[in-house]
Amino acid sequence: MTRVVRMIQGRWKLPILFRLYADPSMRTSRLRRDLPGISQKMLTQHLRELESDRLIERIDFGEKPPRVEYQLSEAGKGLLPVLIATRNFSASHPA
Amino acid sequence: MTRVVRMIQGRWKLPILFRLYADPSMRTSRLRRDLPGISQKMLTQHLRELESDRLIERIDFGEKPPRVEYQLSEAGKGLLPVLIATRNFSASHPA
DNA sequence: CGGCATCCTTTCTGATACTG
DNA sequence: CAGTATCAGAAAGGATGCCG
Repeated sequence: MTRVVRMIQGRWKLPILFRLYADPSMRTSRLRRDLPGISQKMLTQHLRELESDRLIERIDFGEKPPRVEYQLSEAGKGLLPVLIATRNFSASHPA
Repeated sequence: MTRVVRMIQGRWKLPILFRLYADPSMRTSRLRRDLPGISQKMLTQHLRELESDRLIERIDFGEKPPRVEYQLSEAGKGLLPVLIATRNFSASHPA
């Protein structure tokens, strides 16, 4: 359990996963636009960590200019119930 | 959503909630014993934060020596689906 | 027993500049 | 566009000592 906690720990981990849950495949720039306030650094860093935790997959189209997309891996999709439960809780929870 | 993310952010937040989910009411000392590695400081600090976020309730029995118990609040119980989903994911996820 | 205060270290995050 | 590198500040966490 501690392991899962660590995997989703980080200011933007869940928000990123949420975006990839709402949109199956997202380009880096779009991901960034959809996460107001995130810095270039944290976006990349978190994406790298999520990737090495096998929760997301990075697809490099090898184009020029660069085009890279991210999506939930099969393992990552196992988190959907967590994401959904979190969203539900959030929705039923006025500040 | 950001708000919920912040509420469960912290090395021991989810582990604490998990313990209170497994055992409806827990004494401080027991909570501490059940969370190997947690420091006195972080336990208290996280409990305070969870309390001010209304996820748990603190019951002071006003005894001497002190006896204090913590439990999930009604609002906190709304997190059960999240906890359960997290546990399931964790269980289905070998390192 | 449960908790507070302090100090210190580690980790995290953001800003900025630069690259292919 | 996507990413790396570096630096500095902020925040998180741990150790210790003390109290009612």
